[in-house]
Amino acid sequence: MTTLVLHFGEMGSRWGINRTVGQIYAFLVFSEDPKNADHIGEALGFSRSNVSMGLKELQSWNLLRPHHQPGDRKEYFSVPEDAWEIARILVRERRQREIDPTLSVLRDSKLAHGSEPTDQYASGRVDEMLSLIELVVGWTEDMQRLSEDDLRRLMKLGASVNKVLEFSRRGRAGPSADRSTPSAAPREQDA
Amino acid sequence: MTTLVLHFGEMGSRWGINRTVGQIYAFLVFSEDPKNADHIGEALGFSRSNVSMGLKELQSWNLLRPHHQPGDRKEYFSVPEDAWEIARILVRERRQREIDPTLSVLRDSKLAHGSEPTDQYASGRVDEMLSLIELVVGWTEDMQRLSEDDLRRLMKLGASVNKVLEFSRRGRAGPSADRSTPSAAPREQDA
DNA sequence: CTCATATTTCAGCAATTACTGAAAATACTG
DNA sequence: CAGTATTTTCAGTAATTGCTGAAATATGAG
Repeated sequence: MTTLVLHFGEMGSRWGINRTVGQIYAFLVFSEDPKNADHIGEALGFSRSNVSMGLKELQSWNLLRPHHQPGDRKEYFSVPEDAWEIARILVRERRQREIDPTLSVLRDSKLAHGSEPTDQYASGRVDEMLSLIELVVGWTEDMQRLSEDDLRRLMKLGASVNKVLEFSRRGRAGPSADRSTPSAAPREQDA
Repeated sequence: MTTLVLHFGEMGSRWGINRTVGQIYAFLVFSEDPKNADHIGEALGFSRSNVSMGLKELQSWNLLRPHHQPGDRKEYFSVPEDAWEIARILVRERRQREIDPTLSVLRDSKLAHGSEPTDQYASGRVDEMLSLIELVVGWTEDMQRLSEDDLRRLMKLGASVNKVLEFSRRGRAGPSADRSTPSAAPREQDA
């Protein structure tokens, strides 16, 4: 398990979060019961203040569940019971931090036309990115609304969902209905 | 457009890549024709060597298309014509760098049982994460195989795809077929 | 093959980010 | 509300990461 914790520390630094924060979270994920800051600091060899900052960071991501044991004034933390819930939170939070600001900038840049001599090509690219990102964001929001079970089912189907949709697409205009798409045999099980 | 380039620089640093690299890429995305290292350095105010390192990084992500103009020995770069193609590459590369190593560690940690006194709880968590990640990875691989058009259609459907699937699910065992899922009216258009 | 032109590497410096211990603030208990 | 346990903040320092110019290496035209 030490290996796991160290690994998530390293991975953490490939994301926006730092090694410390990654390790703290991994430690909590693999711990059955809630831990307080001292537990964490001792287990991982960090100073008390470092743990405090790490926990603060994780709280700002909504990734922690705080607990208060009666008769003990320390604060204890655990993580959501369910990995799917954690994944959901990560998707939501990362979207807010990494996508939403970009959306604003792209939208603003459309409005700002009129100031600059409106570079034709660049503004086409902006439109293209904007519509791609909006589509993806809308889709993730839809997915966030599904139950864990439905989500799992959908993913298991994988590309073969597209096959099902061929059906629902009948009646849609035109000759392209059965086009080049290499559409999708159900993929072989891997687990 | 300067604003856009600067913004992608900032965003870059929220991803694994640094500000310089983000700016270089944005500059290329919004440039109609291929640029050489001098163009880039001059436009963004970076040293020649900094540009060289940035381009190297981007090449390691397979995000660039090199060009050789006849009679000019400089190397020119552009980006894939299509934003969907760029997105595809990003998904693939990020998976390789950020997910695959974690998969190995998780798998190894299952094998390593026998050494440590096999923490019951932690090993349950490992299994849970492993199956979630494998499911997601398999699904992205499936999606990578779809044509851009199919992908776009699928996303537009959003959660209402689930409704279609209710249909295909008929015949599946049991009483849970119509359960709690708040399934999905087609979401309102946002573009 | 030679020479001129491009690109890459790298050691040293700059800037940023992470971590610590001590002090301040907060919160709980009696 | 006094006293103590706990958490947070923060200035200073350590560590990491980013950037540069100069030197080394590579490439291509003639």
